[in-house]
Amino acid sequence: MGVLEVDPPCFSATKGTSLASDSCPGTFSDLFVRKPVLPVKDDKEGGLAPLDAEEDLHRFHSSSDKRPVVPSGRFQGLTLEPPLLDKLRATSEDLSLAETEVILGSIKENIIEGNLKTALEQLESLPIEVRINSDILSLFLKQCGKTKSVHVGRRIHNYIKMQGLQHDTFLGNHIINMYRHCKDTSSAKYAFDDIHRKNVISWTIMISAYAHNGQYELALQLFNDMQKDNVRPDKVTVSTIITACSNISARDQGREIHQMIIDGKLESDVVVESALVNMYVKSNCLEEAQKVFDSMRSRNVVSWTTMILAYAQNNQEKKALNLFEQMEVFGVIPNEFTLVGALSACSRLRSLADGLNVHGKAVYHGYESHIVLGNALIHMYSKFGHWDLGLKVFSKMPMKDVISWTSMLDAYTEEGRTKDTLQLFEEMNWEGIIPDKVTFLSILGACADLLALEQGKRIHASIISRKLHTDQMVGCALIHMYGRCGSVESAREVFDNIQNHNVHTWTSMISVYSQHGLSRDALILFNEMLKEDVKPNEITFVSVLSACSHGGFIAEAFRCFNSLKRVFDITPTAEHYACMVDVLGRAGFLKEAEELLKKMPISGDVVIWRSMLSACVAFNDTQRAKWAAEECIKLQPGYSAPYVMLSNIFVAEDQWEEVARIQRIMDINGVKMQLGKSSIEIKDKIHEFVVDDQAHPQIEQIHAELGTLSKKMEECGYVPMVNTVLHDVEEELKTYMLKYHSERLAIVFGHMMTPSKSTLRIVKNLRMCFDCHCAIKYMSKILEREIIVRDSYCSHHFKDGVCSCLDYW
DNA sequence: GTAGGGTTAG
Repeated sequence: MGVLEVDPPCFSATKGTSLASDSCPGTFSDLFVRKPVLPVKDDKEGGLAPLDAEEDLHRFHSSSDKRPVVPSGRFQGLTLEPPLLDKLRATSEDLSLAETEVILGSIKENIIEGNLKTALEQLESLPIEVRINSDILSLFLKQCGKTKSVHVGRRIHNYIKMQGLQHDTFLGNHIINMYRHCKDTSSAKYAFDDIHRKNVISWTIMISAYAHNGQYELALQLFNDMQKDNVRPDKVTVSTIITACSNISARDQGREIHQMIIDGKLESDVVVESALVNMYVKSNCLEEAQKVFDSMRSRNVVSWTTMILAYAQNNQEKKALNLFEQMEVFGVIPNEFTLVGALSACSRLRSLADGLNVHGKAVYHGYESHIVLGNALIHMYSKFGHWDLGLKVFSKMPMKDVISWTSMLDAYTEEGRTKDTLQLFEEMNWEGIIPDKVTFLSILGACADLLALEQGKRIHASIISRKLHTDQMVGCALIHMYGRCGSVESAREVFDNIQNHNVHTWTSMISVYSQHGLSRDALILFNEMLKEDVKPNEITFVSVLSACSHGGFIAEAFRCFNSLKRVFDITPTAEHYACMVDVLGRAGFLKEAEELLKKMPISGDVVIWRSMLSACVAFNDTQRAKWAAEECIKLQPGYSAPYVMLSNIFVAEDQWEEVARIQRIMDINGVKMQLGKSSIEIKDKIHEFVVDDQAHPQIEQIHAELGTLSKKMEECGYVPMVNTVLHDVEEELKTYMLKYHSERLAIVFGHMMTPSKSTLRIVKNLRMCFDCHCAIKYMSKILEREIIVRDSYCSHHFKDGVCSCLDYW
């Protein structure tokens, strides 16, 4: 029985060609048909089952048996079915040379066309004695790597072992490379160890396999072993190892390699030098990166791009854009990565003109449909507040990935179009795009803004199913969402389920307690955090001080405030000072608040004056209120709230001329009163109401219901506070105007549509008026419901006629 | 004969 050597066939078999005239159906002719001639069972049944257990893997790779290796019996899925291939399994003598050539031709054709499973069936059907040309095997392995078909690849590896060819350098290199592409470094290493005479390529592929799989330390180890083995790295090895250093910011090792290049011990070229530039960038050594870049004899588009991205991502956006221009002067054509880098610089620089220019270049160079570039464009336009331009890019993208969708979701959320965010998220699900961690952060933010608790809960379930609920960032987003939706208990449950807390998770939960007036809980948690030795940050203190102010813990507030710098080395910000003004103001110490305000090193910040104004309004200190309101207006002329508060004071004093004067100032400053809007989520749908809404399909019923309710309220003692209406009109009209405020419409609608006694959750875009605050207290009592209204200032929990804010409105 | 470098959201 001689071994049959076969060269690659010079012809290829066509579909259904029958070579032997006496061949019966179901023998040779079946092999030429490019579909599996044998039943290929799927993974579950064991046909191409993965070898996942390390033990199996070891057994598989350490076997030197020339017969088929059948680990755990899983390869038995491909049993040859008699009588179909009995002839093939017999001996090679039964096959004529011509017949074998035809089979090999067919195998090659199937490999090229991507019919890998069929090609594998054919290969394995050949008698073991048939020697296969290494060209076919290497091509086969290459295709497996390209298509990440590790199961087929493993069987070719097995086949090669059966042939005893696993020690061959050329085939061995191909095997490692196949495993490298399939991200199976353990198998790659077994194949690497099998090679008797490893060359520089064997070592380089193995190093690259580790580097591409995040096993950088192993890559570095192998690089050392290679040199000990007296194999001289070439420039490909060098660039690969430098990239490995970049990825772990291994500056010292990178620098050592750099020195070896300078000393002429290692090869270099433009690729190596670009990798060096990148290594210094990733190690935060921008100056050294620039030095290498400047010293380069020749630079290509990659070298330029690396440097542009370095500046774009390190707060030197102008330098990045200058370099971008310079590169074009040097005649280097930007590629899609360069343009992404330039766009990133424009986004951070907030320069729309530059952004439009880069966008134009992207179109000019034909990169418009590039997915990453599109994503960068959507992001950039959303940063400029041009969500519509982002949407245009998004709609035109021929291919979108999860990042494209997430960027568009963010663009909507950033613009306050949160209803669109939820709608788009639904579309995304319809398209079968799997959301990632960042998508969840974005969508939870939208649920939080919209008070969409039901949708938030569903997303929470989806997060749990993807095992992301213990992640700290996702955890914070969930805590925030539940907190904003008024579900403090759920927020706490999420917090308790996070195993490893950091300052952000602690702060999120403290902030939820604080926002809901649960000051004691906030302070207890803050103390627990300190006991756990977690250092609070600026935001933690804003929440803690705010809790102190809500709870009236003046001494505690001062103790915390004084510890800021002394104990925690945090310089108090305007937010902290505003909290302190609030602490004093809420307790009615207006004079002291004023003194503190005049004394503090930061006084020109509007947040501090807003706190002062709220306190003055709450305690009817009209003189101070006028003073604080005017300061607020001076500092932020475009913000409407202080004008309204000031007007309210004058309305109460019946000074209509003053009210008109303020209106004139508003006109001059171009301040528009925002239309009051409230929304409520009913069965996954967000219903939005504007003041005196006429558009809602059930508005008549709502009006009727509201009429009945208003009567009951008045019977219980509610008197509309007509002096909060900023219009000089008849009292009856004022009463009417108050009655149809959007939050009241939303509450009545919620009452009509939900089971009795369930909690109603309303979100309002502006600060609720004082009369509504009073009216909703009555509503909560009459309707026997807890009503949560989150306005632009805080969350109010109305229950049994009382509000959690204790009327510090 | 086989191998290598730059990438967006947060």
